[in-house]
Amino acid sequence: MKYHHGNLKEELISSACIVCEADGHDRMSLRSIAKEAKVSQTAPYRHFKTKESLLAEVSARGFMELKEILQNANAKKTLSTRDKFLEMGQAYIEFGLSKRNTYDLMHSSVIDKTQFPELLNSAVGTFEELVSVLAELNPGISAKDLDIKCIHHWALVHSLVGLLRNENLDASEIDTPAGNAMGLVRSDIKSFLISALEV
Amino acid sequence: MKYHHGNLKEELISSACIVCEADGHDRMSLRSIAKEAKVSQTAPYRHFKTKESLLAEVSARGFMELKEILQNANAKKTLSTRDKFLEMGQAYIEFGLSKRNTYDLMHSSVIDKTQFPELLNSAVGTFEELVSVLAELNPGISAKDLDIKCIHHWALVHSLVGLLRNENLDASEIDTPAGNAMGLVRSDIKSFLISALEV
DNA sequence: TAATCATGTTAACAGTGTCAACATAGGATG
DNA sequence: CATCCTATGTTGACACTGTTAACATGATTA
Repeated sequence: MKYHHGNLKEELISSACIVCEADGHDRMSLRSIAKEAKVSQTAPYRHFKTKESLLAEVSARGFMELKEILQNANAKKTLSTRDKFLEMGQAYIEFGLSKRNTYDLMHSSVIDKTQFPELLNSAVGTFEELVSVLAELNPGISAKDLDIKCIHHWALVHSLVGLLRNENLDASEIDTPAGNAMGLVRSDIKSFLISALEV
Repeated sequence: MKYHHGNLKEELISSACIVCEADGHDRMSLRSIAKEAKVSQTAPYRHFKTKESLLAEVSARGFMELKEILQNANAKKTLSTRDKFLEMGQAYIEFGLSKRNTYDLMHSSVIDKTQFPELLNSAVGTFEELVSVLAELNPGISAKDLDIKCIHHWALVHSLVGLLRNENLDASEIDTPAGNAMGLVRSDIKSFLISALEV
């Protein structure tokens, strides 16, 4: 059931994912995506109203992948709830570090999430993976406190990703509190997470 | 002691600050900055090697301004240390909300902080304003725990800025945990901060 | 078969960052 | 004062960008 190309839309999205992670969302061009998909420069416009909407798709894929990763961590039945939670934290951070450019796009201001409901749903869905494990971890917690906890923990791992990626701080010669913090975080993410959750 | 223009470099920076906050860092052009400074399109290249380096300057200014704001909050002598700390948290969040585009630039990946030591210093300096109040708030705390606390609290306010700005969530019709959290955060930032610090 | 419409290409537009070539003004040097 | 040098500014151009309009094509449908 092939048309001219078949399923160019899908191919464009996955090409865009590749180019994004390779070049960074601010340095990637629609043309390079089209070239990656071996198609003319304006072909994407038959499937996406604008470059931003294609990027929104890439971002949504990122959230879906991240959600899956978190689900996998949460599904390790041999682990205690608390250990599953820690596992999720590590998995989140690892995603942020390894899929660096995609992660940037997902949290970038170039995409107005308001205009892309599908993207919004993906993002919220990912967040709620965290909600569920925290609810399990804190039985009987009030809705309000659960909300606070969610924001709190997400904030922590999200910011850790940002800090850990700053190459400016991974040179241990910088002897500042920030630099010290970096060292101990980098040395063992898991133990840091545990410490952070207990302070 | 005027040259052709006098101090074009300074004027370009402040023009860039204006344009950045007006248009957003991803939508602003070197040409528009030059026009704002009433100078030719390539004049900036006599003072900045690249557009990125001018943006780095804008970002550094942002960190300096934020640091000053935090210092002011920390300098309110009538307040207890804890209240000063809360004041700083609020001030930080207000900065992130009011200087939205500048804040975005400051945390954007388009500028490689590695390459701009001055920017790096500004950012670290801002962070250490938080360090100092937390040290005062927790006398006798170990260096490690202080580091953790710093990351923790900065992570919280930083993420709160991000969440609060997402217009996708300030429509209270979204009945999700994230949406609920948003509502209670928005209703009173200060009380939320207090709650968050105690959970 | 004929017509339609989704899908693709080509050509062009204005706008971008950046560089090279040129212009000028102010200070240094004779 | 005349001359040169250098810092600063302008003009023109280049390759590249997102986007649109005009055209081409091929699968589906009547």
